[in-house]
Amino acid sequence: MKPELRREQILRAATSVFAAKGYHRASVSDIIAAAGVARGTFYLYFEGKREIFAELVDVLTVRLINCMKRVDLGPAAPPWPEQLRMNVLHIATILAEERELTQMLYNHALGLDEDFDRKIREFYQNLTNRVEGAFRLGQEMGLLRPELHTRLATYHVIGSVKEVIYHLAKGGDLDLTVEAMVNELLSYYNLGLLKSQPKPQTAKPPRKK
Amino acid sequence: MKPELRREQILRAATSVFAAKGYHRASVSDIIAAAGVARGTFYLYFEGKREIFAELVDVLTVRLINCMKRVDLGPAAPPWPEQLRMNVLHIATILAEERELTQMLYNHALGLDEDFDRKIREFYQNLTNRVEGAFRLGQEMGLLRPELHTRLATYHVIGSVKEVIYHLAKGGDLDLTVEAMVNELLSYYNLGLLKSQPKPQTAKPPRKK
Amino acid sequence: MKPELRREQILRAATSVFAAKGYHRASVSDIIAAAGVARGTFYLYFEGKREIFAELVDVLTVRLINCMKRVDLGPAAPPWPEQLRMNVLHIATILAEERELTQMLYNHALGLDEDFDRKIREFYQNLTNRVEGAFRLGQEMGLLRPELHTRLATYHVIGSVKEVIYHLAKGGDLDLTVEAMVNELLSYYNLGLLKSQPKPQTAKPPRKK
Amino acid sequence: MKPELRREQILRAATSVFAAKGYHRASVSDIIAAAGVARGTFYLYFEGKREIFAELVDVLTVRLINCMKRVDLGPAAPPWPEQLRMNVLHIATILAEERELTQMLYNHALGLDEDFDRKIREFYQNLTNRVEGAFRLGQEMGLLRPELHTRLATYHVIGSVKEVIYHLAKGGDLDLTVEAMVNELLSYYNLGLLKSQPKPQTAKPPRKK
DNA sequence: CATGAATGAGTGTTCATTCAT
DNA sequence: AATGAATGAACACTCATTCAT
Repeated sequence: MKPELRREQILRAATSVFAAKGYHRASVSDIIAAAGVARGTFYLYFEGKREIFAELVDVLTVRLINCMKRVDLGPAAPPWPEQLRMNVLHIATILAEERELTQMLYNHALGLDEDFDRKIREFYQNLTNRVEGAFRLGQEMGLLRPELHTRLATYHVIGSVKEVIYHLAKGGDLDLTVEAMVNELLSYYNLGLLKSQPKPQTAKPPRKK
Repeated sequence: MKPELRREQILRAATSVFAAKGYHRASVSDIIAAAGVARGTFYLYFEGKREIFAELVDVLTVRLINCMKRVDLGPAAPPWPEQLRMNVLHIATILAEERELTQMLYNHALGLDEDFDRKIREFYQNLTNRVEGAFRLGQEMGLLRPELHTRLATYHVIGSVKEVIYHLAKGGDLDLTVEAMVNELLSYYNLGLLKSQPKPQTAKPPRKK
Repeated sequence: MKPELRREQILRAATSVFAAKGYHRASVSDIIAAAGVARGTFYLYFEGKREIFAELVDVLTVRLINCMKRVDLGPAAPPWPEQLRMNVLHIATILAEERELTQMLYNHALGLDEDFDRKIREFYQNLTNRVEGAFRLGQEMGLLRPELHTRLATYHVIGSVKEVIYHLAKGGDLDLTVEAMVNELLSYYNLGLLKSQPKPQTAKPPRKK
Repeated sequence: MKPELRREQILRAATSVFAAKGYHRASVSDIIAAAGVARGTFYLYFEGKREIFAELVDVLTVRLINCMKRVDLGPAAPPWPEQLRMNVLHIATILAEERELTQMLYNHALGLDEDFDRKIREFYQNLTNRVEGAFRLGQEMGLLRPELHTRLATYHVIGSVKEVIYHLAKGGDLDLTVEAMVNELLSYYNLGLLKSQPKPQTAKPPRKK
């Protein structure tokens, strides 16, 4: 069999095993059983359990990082809020597509290895910095409340998206399309949850029109 | 040494070992080394590694559940938003006090045991139901936007609080008192992040009146 | 190395370790040292210490049960006493061949596990029932003394055979072939030990007179 | 409490624990729980688990050895067969009285310790020698068949008594008094099990013909 | 005399990884 | 490339024994 296919096959098997049992409870035996290959074959394509897990996480991470566009202030660029919305939408779309990888990440990404933990933290650091940067920009542009504690707001938004995505990936009780979900979520960020008292013109009433 | 003290000592050692290394990488050897007791002593006070971890989680869980008051609509009760704020404040205060336990929970609570995972999930289920109940109530009372997807809003708030608390517990980059943080966070839920355009009179400057 | 051979090798090592030290004092370390394999290898072939011991016992038990023929009364069958003799001879031959297994069984089979004890007891129950059945038959056929307490006589014979076989397996002080031993033993069952004096008709009064 | 009483109390507790669970599965914790004394107290009266077990075995052994009278050929002595019968009766009576100790001995006496095993073996050696001595004597006196293999006959009788006593001690399916049992058993040794037909002079050929 | 908290050597078992075929 | 038998360090846990109080 073609090497790349074999790799792919093992990778797929590993994904579902990790998603189902979590990193620690998953064993190499589980993975090779799921992939239908011999023990030795596994080590022919991957350095070990940690490494195949890391690769899966990396693949997802890279896809996420690539889809996040830096906010562009050029004259031809779409408006700032729309750029933010697109970013959230892209992230959510990817995570919703890769349900197994996402579950894997959420449930068991931490605690396997100091190196590994660091990598995860770096990803979040990166994410946090980008979002906070966008928020500072928004403040400067007069779009966001100036008294906002941008770091806190950043964690607020990241946590909110993480949790919602998690439940979406887990499947079950959220009967929404990804797009609808993102729109609704953004309305929370924009308007809050309170009943809209006669609210001004620009506030982006997400979908209703 | 008095049994309770010894228990306490081991419990404390376990807490920091679990917080530092996570459940799986922590070994009983680590815990007894940290506590400075012999192997057998550990098993004199606890049934095993899983059990001492469960006890730590339970202690925290019970404290959290106890501090969450059901929303009370009686005439003498404080207003609904204030009740919500107090709940969030209590939770945040406890978690901020128990930094190590909180880190432990955030980082490594899932994936050790099917029974155990279930317990954690039940805790969140419980929490989700309470919050969503409160939100439905808020909608009926005309305080929340009627088109709100209450389940999504629930995850939004829970995720947001979780993330913020996590960073608070981790220590580091949030230079706020717990109270200030809660107030600011609630302002996001209430008003959103956008700059308040000439906003109406009632927009709920949360409790102040 | 071929799996079956390795299995065989470990099984043999376990047999002599168990025979020499008994189940409880034998450790898995002893067995792997005797077999010259690594710890993990042992668990590759056997579920654990209890299981390998059970397998050894089972092998012997099955061989014994298979060699015991039900007494057959058909017209073409050999006479009843000859059938009994053959059964005892077969059992004794097997046990004498499997000296180590036999020692293992005699010395240390009880007390390891409730399940296990039950299995051993069931084997003896089975044996007891078969022998007693044969004795009842013998009584009906008028070959055995009618006043015989068949259950007691059964224990008498089983105990006698067990003890003799044990010493045969232990090696040492019985300078007889298995066949000679069985013949002599049967003469005890048949005629007793006393010098045949003109025998009285009613059996009972061994010492009186 | 009086030291001897305390000793007695622990000894009694140990007896029933050992009888119920066997030497290996019985723990010092079981014994002290049954005796209602503290851990340290146990070690005040006994050197350890092995030693208390050894003491119980010793007590029984001494009683047994004391009750076995050497066969006496003096003119005033009772006849040889009666002396044998009395010995068997005494042994059986003691073992039947001390049911728990007897069960303990039967089930788990071997395999704990090389020293210990040796002691048990010595007891049986002693017993074997005495019985064989009596049998040789019987042969010389013309009471026993001269062609008897005395060693084999000895094991035959010892095994038979052991097994029968074991079932008597275990309780359950032997509905006989000790005395009746001994009489019946001796009739087997004397006369065999066969229906007394006009017995031939030469004893041997049970199956031939 | 009595206590029971403390000990730690020893056990059975797991599983990621290696390597001869 | 592929196999799977073999490895052994690491682990959670037990329990007979000790000794300060």
